[in-house]
Amino acid sequence: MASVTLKDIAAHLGLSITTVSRALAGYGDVAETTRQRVLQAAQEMGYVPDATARRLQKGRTDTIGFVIPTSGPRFSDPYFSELLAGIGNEAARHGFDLLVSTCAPDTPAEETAYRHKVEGRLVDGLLVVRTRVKDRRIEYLSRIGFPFVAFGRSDLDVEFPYVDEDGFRGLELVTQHLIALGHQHFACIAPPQDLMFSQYRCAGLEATLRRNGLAIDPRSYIHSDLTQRGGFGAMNELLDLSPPPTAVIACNDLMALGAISAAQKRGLAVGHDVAITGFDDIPLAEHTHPPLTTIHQPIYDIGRQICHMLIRLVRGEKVADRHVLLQPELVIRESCGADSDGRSHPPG
Amino acid sequence: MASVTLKDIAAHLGLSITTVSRALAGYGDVAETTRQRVLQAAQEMGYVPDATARRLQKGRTDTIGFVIPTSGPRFSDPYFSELLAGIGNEAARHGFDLLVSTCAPDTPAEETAYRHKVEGRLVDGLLVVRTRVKDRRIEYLSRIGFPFVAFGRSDLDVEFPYVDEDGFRGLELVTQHLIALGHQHFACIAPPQDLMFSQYRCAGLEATLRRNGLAIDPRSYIHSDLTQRGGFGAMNELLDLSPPPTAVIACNDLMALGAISAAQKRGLAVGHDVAITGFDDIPLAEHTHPPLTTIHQPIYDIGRQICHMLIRLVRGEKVADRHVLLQPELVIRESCGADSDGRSHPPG
DNA sequence: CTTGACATCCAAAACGTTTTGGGATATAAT
DNA sequence: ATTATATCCCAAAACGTTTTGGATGTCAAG
Repeated sequence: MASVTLKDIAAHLGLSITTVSRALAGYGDVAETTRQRVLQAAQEMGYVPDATARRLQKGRTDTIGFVIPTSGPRFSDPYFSELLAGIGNEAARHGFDLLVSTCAPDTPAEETAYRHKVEGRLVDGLLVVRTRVKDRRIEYLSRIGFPFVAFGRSDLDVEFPYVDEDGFRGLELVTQHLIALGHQHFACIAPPQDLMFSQYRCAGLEATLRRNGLAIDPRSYIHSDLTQRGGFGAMNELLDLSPPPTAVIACNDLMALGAISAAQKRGLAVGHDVAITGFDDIPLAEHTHPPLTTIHQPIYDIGRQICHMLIRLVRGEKVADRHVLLQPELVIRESCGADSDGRSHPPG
Repeated sequence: MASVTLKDIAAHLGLSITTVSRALAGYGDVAETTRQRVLQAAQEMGYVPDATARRLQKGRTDTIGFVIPTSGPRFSDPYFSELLAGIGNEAARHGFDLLVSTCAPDTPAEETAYRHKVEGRLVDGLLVVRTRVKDRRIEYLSRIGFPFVAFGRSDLDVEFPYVDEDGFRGLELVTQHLIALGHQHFACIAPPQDLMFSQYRCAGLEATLRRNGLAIDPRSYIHSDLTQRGGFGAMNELLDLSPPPTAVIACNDLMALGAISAAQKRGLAVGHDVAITGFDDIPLAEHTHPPLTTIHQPIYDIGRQICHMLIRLVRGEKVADRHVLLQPELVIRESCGADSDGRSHPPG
């Protein structure tokens, strides 16, 4: 239980702590023979440096922080597990540790989580995901000059490194596709308005409709909460409208799945009676019935990328591309009414 | 950027570091007036103790570690995000930090992740989830006497604290239910055999069939990988059999969803032509079409519970219940062929 | 025999905290 | 006037590492 320290090795070898330390660190000012002796002793005695002591001395933690915005106790989003996998693997690859918190977004608890990590000097940098309008996390971190990288852009007038997907373009693609399939009555199941990506996606939808001389009925524009349950509820509202929309654009896959479920519960054939699309392309999207037409978002890679950017940032390395905007890719499956081979089933 | 230390406060107030430290810690041997002065100065100067220094001195990290087994790069499991939320919230509630890694199970990388946390003295205790047959993590941790709590039991001859759901009983429930609905031809989409819960669930299934004079065709017993894709593939194999099974018991929800998808792709009406059940009751299960009959597992609470147990353990507090076995609850929806109100649609 | 130059080593400070073991002063009891 | 007793404070050690700034010894060149 009691761990082996440099002192133990030094005593055992009749050397000073300094020499042992420098031998292990590979400095040139220690004789090759002693270096070998030290290495062997360290090996045999099972020496592993104490991370805490090293941190205190070096003034850095080799740790990055990640606060996951979890809405509600029954929080469950395949999106975040994939993002976390990307972040975690990339961090490990660079010898960094990952300190994680889970908090409801925009709450005192969340602010506490950030301040705790920053002020307690627990991490060298932070990852901020799912950026919000007037995001207080970004305001805070950039005000105090703490290193961070965001997944998502901001409306604040501050410069910071980020990765984001071009949500505007994404909704252009999906909307244009549905228009090409002959739809005229659109509905949108939108994310909470305080999320930045909500802005972009909604703008992309509206711009595309406008460009085609179409408009969306305000009653067909429902802001929901990104969950399947939310999508389910929103879809029910939409189907109560008369006439109901023929094309429902959900701004993430989970809500799209909920919407599909609601439509089917009413006996509608999704892809036939009504078109439904998502956004994210979570692994589930491929295996729903019908498979979901959506915008692919390389979540795992985004996780890796923001993590790598942050690590370069805290290491003081040059970050070539501080603003990465990923180009979206439309994945046409069947929920929109076109088979994968492109044949269309326009609305009744 | 340069943080305020005890030394700064001491200098500013003309006191010793000791007194400042003890004033803040609330010791009785510092005068009330000076205590107030110290408190105020600390407040004004924005003092926050350095966690690293404190850790070094105190010899504990107030951090627990959690290595998430992520299979494959495109890892995505709603189950783990919910578990993580439970763990994270509970840890925060007790003032503990959470150090997370992501690793493919049973790999050198995973072993490294565990050793790194233990030997680098980065955490006070570890959470082990998804226990395996002859689990090397459990063997390692109990051999060196490192505090940990597991989600899942073990076949090793060691005693350790755990929480687990009674998977045997769970599969008894679901199997009995399907038998009651009149099914005779069963299939099982089982988890990888090296997972402990696989053992229990499969045993529950087999015991129940045997008790009812039924048996499962070995060809209808497919071990898959817990993913939707895996369930999809397995279901296709099953449907190629002649005669195909009328009841397919998937050992987790994700595989059940894949199975449903495969059945529907062949034009089968799930709940009518074939019954499919899951295990876990992830939030998605409620909103599939048809809604999934499954065994409820309170993942979020399990996360909280193992986290709380571990914290009591590392604090040296008495852990009342070192072995918690949760009783499963059958959630009857429609994928098994009975409506939620219990009326049955036996197989054609 | 000196003088550098080089190779090898180490004592001590530093990182910021907590804890130990008193020291100093004032008040109360003898 | 001494001794006990609180009360308040602090210097120094400790946690385990890295780094600074020499110290020591050897050897070749002058």
